[in-house]
Parts: sequence; C-alpha cells; structure tokens
Amino acid sequence: MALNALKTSKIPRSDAVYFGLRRAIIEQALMPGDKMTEDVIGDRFGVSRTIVRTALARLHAEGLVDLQPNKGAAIAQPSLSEAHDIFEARMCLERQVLTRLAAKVTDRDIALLEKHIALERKASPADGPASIRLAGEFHILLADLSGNTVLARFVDEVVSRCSLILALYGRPHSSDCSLTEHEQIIEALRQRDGAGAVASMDHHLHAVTERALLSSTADRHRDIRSILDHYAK
Amino acid sequence: MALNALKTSKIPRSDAVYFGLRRAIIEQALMPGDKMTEDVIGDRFGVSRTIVRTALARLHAEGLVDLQPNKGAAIAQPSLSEAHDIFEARMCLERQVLTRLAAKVTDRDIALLEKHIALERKASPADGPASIRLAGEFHILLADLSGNTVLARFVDEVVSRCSLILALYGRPHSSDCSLTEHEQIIEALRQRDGAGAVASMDHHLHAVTERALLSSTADRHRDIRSILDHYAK
DNA sequence: TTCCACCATCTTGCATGCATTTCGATCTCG
DNA sequence: CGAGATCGAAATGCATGCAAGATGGTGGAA
Repeated sequence: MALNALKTSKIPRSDAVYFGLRRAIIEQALMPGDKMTEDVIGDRFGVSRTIVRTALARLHAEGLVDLQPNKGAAIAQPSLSEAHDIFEARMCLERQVLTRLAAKVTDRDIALLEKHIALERKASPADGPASIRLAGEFHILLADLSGNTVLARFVDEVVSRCSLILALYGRPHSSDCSLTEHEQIIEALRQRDGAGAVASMDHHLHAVTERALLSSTADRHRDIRSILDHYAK
Repeated sequence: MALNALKTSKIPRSDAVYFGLRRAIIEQALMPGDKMTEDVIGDRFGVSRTIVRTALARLHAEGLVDLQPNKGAAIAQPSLSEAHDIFEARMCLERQVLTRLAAKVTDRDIALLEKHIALERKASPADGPASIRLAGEFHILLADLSGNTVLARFVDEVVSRCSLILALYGRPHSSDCSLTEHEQIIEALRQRDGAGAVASMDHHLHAVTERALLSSTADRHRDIRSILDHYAK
C-alpha cells in the first residue's frame, strides 16, 4: 500500500503520444511541413483522436507544430525571421544559464556533463538522428543543472525548435564540430569561469547560427514563404 | 472573395474559455489554489467538458494551472523557489527586450506606450483588477514592440505567472508606484538609451520583487461559479 | 482549352456516454 | 469515543458519433 503509492502516479496516455511525436520531430524523422492527420497518429499509437488532439495542442504550444483551424496539424516550418528570433532568445537564455551555473556548479554536475559528452562522442560518427538529439540535450542538461526550472523549460523549447531550423535550412553533417565547443564550455565551468563559459557559449551559438542559416541562401530546399516575401510586395 | 478570406479565420471555442479563465486568473478573480471543475466551467461558458479540458491543458502548459491526473485542475500556487526562478527569467528576458527595443524603437512605438500609460493612469486609483492586468500588459506591449515573437511569448508567460506570485505573497495595493517606473522606462526609450532603459527595468523589477515577497493575505471563502459569470462572455 | 460550379470523400470540431477513480460520509468494530 | 472499512456521489480519462468544414476531381459552359 504505502509502497505502491509511489508508483500509483497514473500518467495520461496523451503523454506517450506527445513524447513520441516530439522525439520523431527532434530526430528529424518527421520533417517540417509534414502533415499530421489525427486518425493516422491515433492508429499508430493505438489511441483515439481525443488523445492525439491533446498531444498536438501541446506541441503547438511549444511551436513545434503548426495548427490551423479546420485544416489540421503539420510540423512547423519556422521562417527565417522566426529562426532569428529563436536564436536570439536562445542566446539570451543560455547566457543566463551559464552565468548562474558557473556560480554554483558542483563536481557532480561536471561529472554528469562529462558523461553526456561521452555519449555524444560515441554517437557522433554514425548515428545521425541520435547525434542531433544528443547535441541538443547537452544544452538542456546545462539548463537543468542551473536549477531554474523556468529557464530550463524555455531552453528546452528553443533548443527543440532549433532542430526544425536545422532541418529546414541547415546542411546535413554540421554537428561534429560542436562537440569540441561543448568541451570548451565544460572546461570553463570546471574553472568556475562564468565569463569564459558565456564567451564559449556565445562562440558556440554563433557558430551554430552560421552553420544553420548561411547555407540557406545557397542551395537545398528553401522556404517558400521567405521567397514569396521577396515577390509579394 | 479575396476580402473575406481574411475574416474566414474560424476560432476554436476553447479559445474563449482559455482567454476568459486567463483573464480571471490574472485579475486575481480566481486565486491560487482554487479548484477548477470541468463541469462547472463548462456550464458557465456554455461548452462541453472537452473544450474546457483543452483550455485547462493550455493554461497548465503555461504554468498558470496545476493539473493532477485523476484529480483535476486548480490555479497554480508557485512556491517561493519557483517565484524566484520566474523573476530571474523575467529579468533576463526583459533586459533583452529593452536592449533590442532601444535600438529600433520608432515614434509610433513610443506613442503606443504613452497611450497605454494613459490607460494605466486612468484605471489605477479605483479599479483593482484592471490595474493589475494593465501593469502586466505594459511589459507585454514592450515585448511585442521588440518584434521578437519568441521573447514576446516568454515574457507573456512570466508576467502572467507573476500575477500568481503577487496574489500569493504580495500585498494588496502595490501597483501604484510602478506607474512612474514605467514612465522612466519610456523616457529612456525615447532617448534611445538602451543602458538607461535596462537600468530602469532592473530597478523596476527589483522593486516589484521586493513588493511581492513581503506578506501573505488571509483568504476568504469564495464561489467560483459567481466569479465565472463575470468572465464567461 | 480554361474557368467555374458541384459533388464525393476525407478530416476536423465538438458533445455525449461509459468506465474508472477519487472523495467524503456513514457505519462498524475495537 | 476514535480508527478504519465501506459505500455512494461526483469528477475525471477516454472513445465514439455526428455535424460542419476542407480537399480534390469531374463535368459543363464559355
């Protein structure tokens, strides 16, 4: 009785759908623009449309899914302008995370970060999807360790949305070099060097931004909306 | 044809419930801890539980509502620790907003801000609820004018959650002095003085924080039904 | 051929019904 | 008298059904 009171935390079935879809989006199994029909998702997950609808609404609130009334859901396609907004917010939030973290980081925190880096290093060469996810989760781990749950939630959101931006505008294998940048951040934290950590993060995020947005002008598939913006007026 | 394409944006009925409840929470008509029964809300707004559930989930995602499985929804009661996290995130976000805004603010923006201040000034003396809401909306307006939609969304959330903190820990009539502080911020913006605007905002938010975390009020017994009659339409 | 209207089909918006769980009051027993 | 068991009312979790809106293709008229 007293024991299973701990495991009696019934979790809603919509959570399973939410996390499943979220991972599919972040690992770029589902690509921006892909249509998400309630029936299809419900069949795959073995739940009714009611549940799917709840999960989609949640993803919509996070900006991962576009939701138009009477027309259904699709994976969000951030415009270049939105992409810029997301990167700016991300920079602002992650600076705060590192400033805060440098002042309170423990050896155990460092160990957790090292452990994560090891995972990144292992997954990096071959496994594309996992590599993308792990690179993002490094930043989410930093935010968690900062101890500020609000910052952590916001970082989680902007990092997730960055996956969409990468999928839309980025070039394929661009996450390798971020590994050493992550190591630089940890090194600065190990020395409780807040300014250094922020500087490393600035450098890292600028690099990510450039990698993500510079290739967009050249080739690959481009955003129709930003193209039309140019001709509409 | 081409004209009504603009007005053919059917809005879901859950939006009405969402915004109604949100306003009731922000204006402190509904207080932290108040139980929110789906049937009761549905009756007041004239919709089914399905719709109410959607609105509650959205409020939960924003941290305004606590949602426990099988136990229902209640207005969130941020802990002091959460309150601190929220203020820290808010400070970080609003600094960015002002830095950005000072660099691009137009005379039209200034005019909008002045107009809002006029509203605040008018509502301040008597109307408690509206005064609370307007003080928050000043900050949301700043974020909107910054042009960064992501920052704007985040600011919206933290400002809303600050209402809960004020309701829980703040003292009743504390929003008057914030008016002159808002004016200081506008003045700094008018001179395109980013550093000055940030300094004013720092001072303002520190003041708000201090005002917020002083005393707790005795709560009386209130009826959710009669309150919702006022917000249902 | 091109454009428009119309219809079949698919999909979403929403209410309702049923099963399950929670909560509180009464009852029972020590 | 008090602590725990028990039962009923109430609230939630979820699936399903139906109406309304969107999509895409066909046929007719200019």
